[in-house]
Amino acid sequence: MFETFFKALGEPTRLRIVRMLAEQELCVCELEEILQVSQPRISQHLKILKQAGLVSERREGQKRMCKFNQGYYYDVMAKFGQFMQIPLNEIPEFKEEYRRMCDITSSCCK
Amino acid sequence: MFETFFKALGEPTRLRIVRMLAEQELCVCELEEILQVSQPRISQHLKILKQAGLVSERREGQKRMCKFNQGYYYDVMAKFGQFMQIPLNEIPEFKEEYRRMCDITSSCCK
DNA sequence: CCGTAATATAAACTTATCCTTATATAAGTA
DNA sequence: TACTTATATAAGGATAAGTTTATATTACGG
Repeated sequence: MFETFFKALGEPTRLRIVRMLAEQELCVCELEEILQVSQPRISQHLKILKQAGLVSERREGQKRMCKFNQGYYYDVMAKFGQFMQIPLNEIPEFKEEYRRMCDITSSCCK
Repeated sequence: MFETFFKALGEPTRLRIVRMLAEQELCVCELEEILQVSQPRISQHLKILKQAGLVSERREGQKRMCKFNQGYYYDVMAKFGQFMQIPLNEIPEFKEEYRRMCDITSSCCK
């Protein structure tokens, strides 16, 4: 989840798209015009941003109005803050890593 | 800057390294052991994390103790929050995009 | 229904990323 | 000085990501 999220943000064109959409709703052809980027390129990056949950869209005639999901963005950022702050042993996915960390002194670089 | 930062976090192994280092300082061979990942792989990912400013290291004999740069991390996160919140026309890098956005109604999908 | 505007998708190419294997460096230790 | 431990780096290959060009879809306007 964090991976997809950060990967989506870790690309300059997508970051620009997101920042534009944070300003206001825009359709693909507007993004194309504003960012001076080809239409398929915009579409493909939007797909990734949608999969990451950062952007959603709404049909308006032939256009698709794209919107920055601010709520979701805040949510993930907050969750990541938590993830980085809480003690390791409270993160289920790090159970094994925690265990190995605890008996590390015996096995490596003594 | 944000790009490098997020790109560094958008990879599972690096995210695990960062999370481990957020818990405590560790050397390469400890990370290797804890994460069950080969030594060169750890080294290479650490290089990227260092370039992103997320990790720094200190020599201790033959070991290099790696440390999570919490301060820098908070800093970038805060700056990114700002970047996403402030009006577009206050971001110098988006000067052109702002201008194009303003006269968009005339040029595209009328 | 035909044409056009807005967008999506597919194929092909290029480049970047990640991983492995092998080797190099650098600091302790015998 | 030779050996070992800890780490870095380089080269190779495999896969993924980003871009372009071309084509498909979908909705509206005549």
